[in-house]
Amino acid sequence: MKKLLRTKICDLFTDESKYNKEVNVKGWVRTKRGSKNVAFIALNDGSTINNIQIVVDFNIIPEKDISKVTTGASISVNGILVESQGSKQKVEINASSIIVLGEANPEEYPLQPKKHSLEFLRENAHLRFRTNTFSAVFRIRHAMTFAIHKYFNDKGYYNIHTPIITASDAEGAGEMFRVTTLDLKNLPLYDEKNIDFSKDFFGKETSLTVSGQLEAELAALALTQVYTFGPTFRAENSNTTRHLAEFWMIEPEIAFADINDNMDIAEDFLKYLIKYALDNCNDDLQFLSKRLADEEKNKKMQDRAPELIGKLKSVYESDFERITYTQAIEILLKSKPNKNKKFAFVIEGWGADLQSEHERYLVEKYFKKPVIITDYPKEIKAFYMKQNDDGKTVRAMDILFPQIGEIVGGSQREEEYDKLNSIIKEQNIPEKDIWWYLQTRKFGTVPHSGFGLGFERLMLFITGMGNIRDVIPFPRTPKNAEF
RNA sequence: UCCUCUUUAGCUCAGUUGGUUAGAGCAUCUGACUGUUAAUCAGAGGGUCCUAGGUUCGAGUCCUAGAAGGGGAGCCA
Repeated sequence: MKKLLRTKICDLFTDESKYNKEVNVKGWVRTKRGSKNVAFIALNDGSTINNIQIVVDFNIIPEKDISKVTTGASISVNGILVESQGSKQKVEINASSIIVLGEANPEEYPLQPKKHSLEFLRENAHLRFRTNTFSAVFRIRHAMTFAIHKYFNDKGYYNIHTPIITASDAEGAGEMFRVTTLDLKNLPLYDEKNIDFSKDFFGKETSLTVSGQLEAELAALALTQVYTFGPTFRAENSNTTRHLAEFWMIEPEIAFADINDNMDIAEDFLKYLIKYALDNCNDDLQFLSKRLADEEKNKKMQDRAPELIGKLKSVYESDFERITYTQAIEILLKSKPNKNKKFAFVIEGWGADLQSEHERYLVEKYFKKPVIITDYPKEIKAFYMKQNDDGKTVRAMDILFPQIGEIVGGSQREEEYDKLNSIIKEQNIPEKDIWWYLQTRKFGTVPHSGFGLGFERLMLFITGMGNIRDVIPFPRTPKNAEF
């Protein structure tokens, strides 16, 4: 076989200088169709959702030479890139030689040239990259990762790597995974019941992080604009389409910013990411949009998800509705489902926690666009949030998206030492865990704000996928750490 | 963790009131076909009916327990 530099399949469709020239492509066979004199191979290398069609003339390459070219096999092809005679593709390759790099026994290869259920592919996560749906999702995932760093870099933020192993559970964001090198079959005991963690690797009890926020605040109170983008771990026994035990979170933290600046930044950031996807992932979004529409056909009209690209555009073009918690309660109290007791949790009055059915009503029925809710009762929010002068509410903000629910949670942080200190005492947070955080309020404190964006929740929204396990390559959920 | 549904061929599913040899479509294999594109046509092979007990002359089907998975809820991002 003549040695040629490999051309990416995506370039075959766009680089006109390759037309009528000899090229080499390498990739994985999606399907092969044959008749007496000619065979067609659909080949994909992951560089684009589109396959290149390889035309095999049996007068040039005998049929028996491509008997091992089956679905899933990897091959290298030399041939002339020509205008296609078929109508479904612009160009194709007239093969002059084909080498099978890796066979895939069709009796054993799990992926068939047909539609598979997402559940089946989840159990075959090692191979699902090779499907149209998942290659599209993971190309978009990369694009979003890059866009996040680009957005912050262009705006002068610094990326901070906050620790993954932490000795503080002060954030209280959920159950934590223990990190230890102690022998679990022979634990050193402090007394009859308590384990002596001074014998452990770090000399104290440690866990995987549930949030980089507290550390990001320390950095923001010197570098002004910072963000984290890293793995986060929650040991909650959550079995939903929106929760993972291991997920990726983006947490910007901005000094000299109040709750309104915080909302402006979050809204601008989300819209930038949506626009980036629309501008840079068009082929993949088109595919996912079509896939979603096919899936939704079987559902009742009122249960159908909106068309993907139209939904992205409409959110990009809308101004997010900004209301306070108190206004949200007023709207819900007057709402039909609340009066008719259609809600599982009927809102009785101020102070109630908003359930997802309430959030969905506000976003999908009442405003029909993203909603930012601010100024929640302090009892239902975290200790570090800035207290309002009314003594009842804190400067929290949750951004609610259609279908997804809460995609962003954030707040202005309490920067006054005395107020923060007293709430820490109230909530019995140990001084030894939090002294360093408190000290930043003692020395050169400033108003500051930040928020957390769940990366996989953003991915759900952008791709229109229904289950968070399908937007991360290898999901970690209760009872599942396969691969 | 709670509620609910599901588990039958490689995949997606049907299987009547408990009854004799377990069904379809797709995939795979074989053959046919002058450029196909979810190719088409003809034929063939393919089963631990999730697991363990139980009821019964007889269980894919009924009962009990468990496991895995889906959807919803809570918790949250």
